[in-house]
Amino acid sequence: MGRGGIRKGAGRPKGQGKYNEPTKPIRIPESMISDVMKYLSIKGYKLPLYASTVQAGFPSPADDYIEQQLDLNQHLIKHPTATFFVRAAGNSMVGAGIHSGDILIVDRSLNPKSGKIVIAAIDGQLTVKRLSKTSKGLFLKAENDQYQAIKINDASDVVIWGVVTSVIHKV
Amino acid sequence: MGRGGIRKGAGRPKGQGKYNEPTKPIRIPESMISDVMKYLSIKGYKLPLYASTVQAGFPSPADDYIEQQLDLNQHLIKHPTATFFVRAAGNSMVGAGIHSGDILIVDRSLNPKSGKIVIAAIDGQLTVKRLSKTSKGLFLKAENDQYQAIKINDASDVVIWGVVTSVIHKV
DNA sequence: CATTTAGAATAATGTACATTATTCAAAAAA
DNA sequence: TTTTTTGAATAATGTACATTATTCTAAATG
Repeated sequence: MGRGGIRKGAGRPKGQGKYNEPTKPIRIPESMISDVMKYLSIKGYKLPLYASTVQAGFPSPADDYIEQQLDLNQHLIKHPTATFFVRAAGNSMVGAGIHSGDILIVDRSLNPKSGKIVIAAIDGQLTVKRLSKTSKGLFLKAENDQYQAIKINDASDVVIWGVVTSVIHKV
Repeated sequence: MGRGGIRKGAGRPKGQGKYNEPTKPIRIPESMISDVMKYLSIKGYKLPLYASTVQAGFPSPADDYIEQQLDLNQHLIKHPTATFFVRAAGNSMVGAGIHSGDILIVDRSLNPKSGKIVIAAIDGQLTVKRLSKTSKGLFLKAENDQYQAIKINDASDVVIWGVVTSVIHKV
């Protein structure tokens, strides 16, 4: 027989699902399913950024000192469709913190203003230089005295590819 | 009346969906839906990495010169659950390409071997130094002559937080 | 009275199905 | 014959629903 009757408070308790919040089914292309699962499992690659100057003693990184949660892609790439990477070669820009082998993040949608570090194709050769506009004209300057500044004029075959926003240096 | 009858080849043609491949509904926590959508729209943040030394003239980045497709998170972070970021302060490690204000990527799961750059808490103060094991003992050395090496012994209150794998420098 | 048990209640989750979008071609109209 | 129309065919997509998981308590049991 039924042992029924109303019983308040029964039922599976809320908030014990995998994500501890409501979910919705979203269609994902099959080739991306595993990537998306991974992305979800680490909560969108949002990792803690700690403040550098910390006072107390530390057994382990404590949540109290988290400055913010950071996703490298979102933090470093503002215009995904206009961004690409280039590997730097040579030491002409060490003064700007760019070493040989570093990966440069380049945004093609940014305006190459004077003072910005840009990727330029000079006669078909890619280089990274600082753009400098003076009364004498527009120049591409290395951050290293051993290199000569290159003057840009209509005759010179120079194409600015984009503006360098960050440098990734492996140690 | 019906104008019916069998007609082969009719129907919406395959491969004109948003992703041009079959999809499956996957449950996504509501707070992550927009993130996942964005992630999908740019195909998982995989952006082109170009070779630095290019020969031909370039009207625009050409596919022929793509070295590989890169996702910064996947490229820089091998152990997401063990990785965190710290902002560097001071100039004791400029020799290693670490400038004040840079974001350091730190992997706690890597073994802090001699020669590696590590994040250490010395008496509760976070610092970045190179670990050096010599016949005289274990040291934390700055990459800058103005700073004194710190000897690690049992008495000293030093905790190694993790190994620095990469440096992100904004220009 | 103490213990066990069979639904009742509700959250979490995966997938079947209904809906929408699009193209094709037979039949109707011109 | 040429053009137009309308239902057939099929892909794409969103969501309702069925299923599963979990906890609670009234009733049954001893």
